[in-house]
Amino acid sequence: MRAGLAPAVTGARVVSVTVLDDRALTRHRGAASDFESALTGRVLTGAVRRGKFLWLPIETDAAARAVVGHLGMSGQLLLRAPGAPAERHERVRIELAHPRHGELAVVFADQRTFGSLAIDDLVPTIDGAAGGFGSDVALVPVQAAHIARDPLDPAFDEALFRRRVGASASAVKRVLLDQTTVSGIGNIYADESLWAARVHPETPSRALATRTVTRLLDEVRVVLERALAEGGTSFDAQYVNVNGQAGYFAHSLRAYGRTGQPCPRCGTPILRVSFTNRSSHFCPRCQRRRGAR
DNA sequence: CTCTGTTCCTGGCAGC
DNA sequence: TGCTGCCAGGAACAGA
Repeated sequence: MRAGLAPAVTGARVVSVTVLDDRALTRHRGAASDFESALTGRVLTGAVRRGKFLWLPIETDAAARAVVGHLGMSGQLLLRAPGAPAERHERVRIELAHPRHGELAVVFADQRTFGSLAIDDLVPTIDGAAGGFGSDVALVPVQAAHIARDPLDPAFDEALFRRRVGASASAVKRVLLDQTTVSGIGNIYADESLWAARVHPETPSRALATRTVTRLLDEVRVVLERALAEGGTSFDAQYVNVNGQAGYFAHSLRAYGRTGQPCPRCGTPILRVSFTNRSSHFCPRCQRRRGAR
């Protein structure tokens, strides 16, 4: 989605902003009118991502700011022609004028309203490296500053990741889902990475051998790279790119959502168990539970 | 301090 | 056919 937005928004001026549902601004400090006025007339300078946060920096002569978005479960950022009919679950529309591409609309649509947009200040990154993918600027929105980099980021702090994994008594899957330790991993990619690394999701994190942590991190990277290459994981119309097209990674899932179906490695039926109000899917034979618990 | 459970929301679906 | 209830998920937050 970031890659799709970048060429369309970079250098574009905001012509108008329409907030149709205030719940789309739950991350925004201030009223919808403030969101609209902070953006209208400004030029956007790119599209940047860290983990599951996405932001569009705003060209200003004052303090650095950006439109920050988190898609939650069902959020979408779609590129549409100006004046295009309202999308189902449309919450915010930003009309843009691009010097080369002409006029277009960025539409934020979100069925379950876990996602939201905000205007946020940009602050320097702690490590001095670029804030995220899509920019060389060492700035990050306040809202995303506490989030770790994702493991594909060249500045990902692998030593910190290893320390956190080695220190925690929690289930390793919970550590993978903790965005302050490593970002970009949700329930689906956690299950897929654990299956690929042959690690039981409830293994106490600190009980993992060093070589197992290495293998797990390697597999996380393989899963994320492949998911990005295939445009994400689409189960339904909610998971789409900026043109509303579905990603293909759902066809590559080995464990997630495959309850009762044979493990692609050994044929044992995949198990589904309840885990922190979610579900874990894993192979009971390939992913043996290790360590005291 | 670390860790865990709850909460927000909507639409698709199973079951009656 | 139409109703009810369950489920999916990310992250902030409260509380242990």
